[in-house]
Amino acid sequence: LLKRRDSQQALAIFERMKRENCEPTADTYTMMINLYGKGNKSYMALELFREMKSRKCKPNICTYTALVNACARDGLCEKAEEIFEQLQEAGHEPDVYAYNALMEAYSRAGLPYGAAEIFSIMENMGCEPDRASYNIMLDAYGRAGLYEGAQAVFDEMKRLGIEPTMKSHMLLLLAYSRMGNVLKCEEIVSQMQESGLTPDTFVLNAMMNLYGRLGQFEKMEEVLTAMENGAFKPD
RNA sequence: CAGUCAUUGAG
Repeated sequence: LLKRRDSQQALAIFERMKRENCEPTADTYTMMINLYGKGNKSYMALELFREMKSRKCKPNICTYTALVNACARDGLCEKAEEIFEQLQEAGHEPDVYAYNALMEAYSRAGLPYGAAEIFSIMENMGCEPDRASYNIMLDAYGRAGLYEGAQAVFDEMKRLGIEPTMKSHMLLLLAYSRMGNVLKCEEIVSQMQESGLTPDTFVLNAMMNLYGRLGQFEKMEEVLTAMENGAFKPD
């Protein structure tokens, strides 16, 4: 019933549930918080959380994670930490999702070292970082302009036998593009192809923006036509 | 697959 991916619908149903004195369940709240979080309405998410507690509805670990994430998107790093603590006080062992969400908060706040710290805490807790963890670290370094750090994370992934995902490549690409290092960017794109990944519109858009910023309009046209051709014919 | 990761977007 609530599996709608549609925020408008979800909201309407949610309101109706309350009107009809039907207590929303923890799962319902989690979904709603998640919804607000993704829609950059961290504020509403936090408010919902308060409402939830005042109704004596017990938040579970997913609820907290969703909330941390909501804060992360808004760069409310301190709020995120606060919630993370609440999570622990509630007797939950933070899992990889929770850590990742928290790292995301630091990353967005422009604190790559904070993120790195969490990364190592996570390892010390015997919690295996997953692909998302690495991607977030990549992003954290990339945003801060620490391309060396980003590159290190990327290499580390490969060393561990984790195939970098499309996102990983994108993030690394962006790290270099912020430095205006076009050559490196082009290199990465070809590396991607060698790994058997097809540059998608995400990548092409990123390249377009890069060239645009640098005023390399000829390159832009090349990319454009590549896009139009549906590109990458095997031969 | 209840919760975590990617590009751009003039207030």
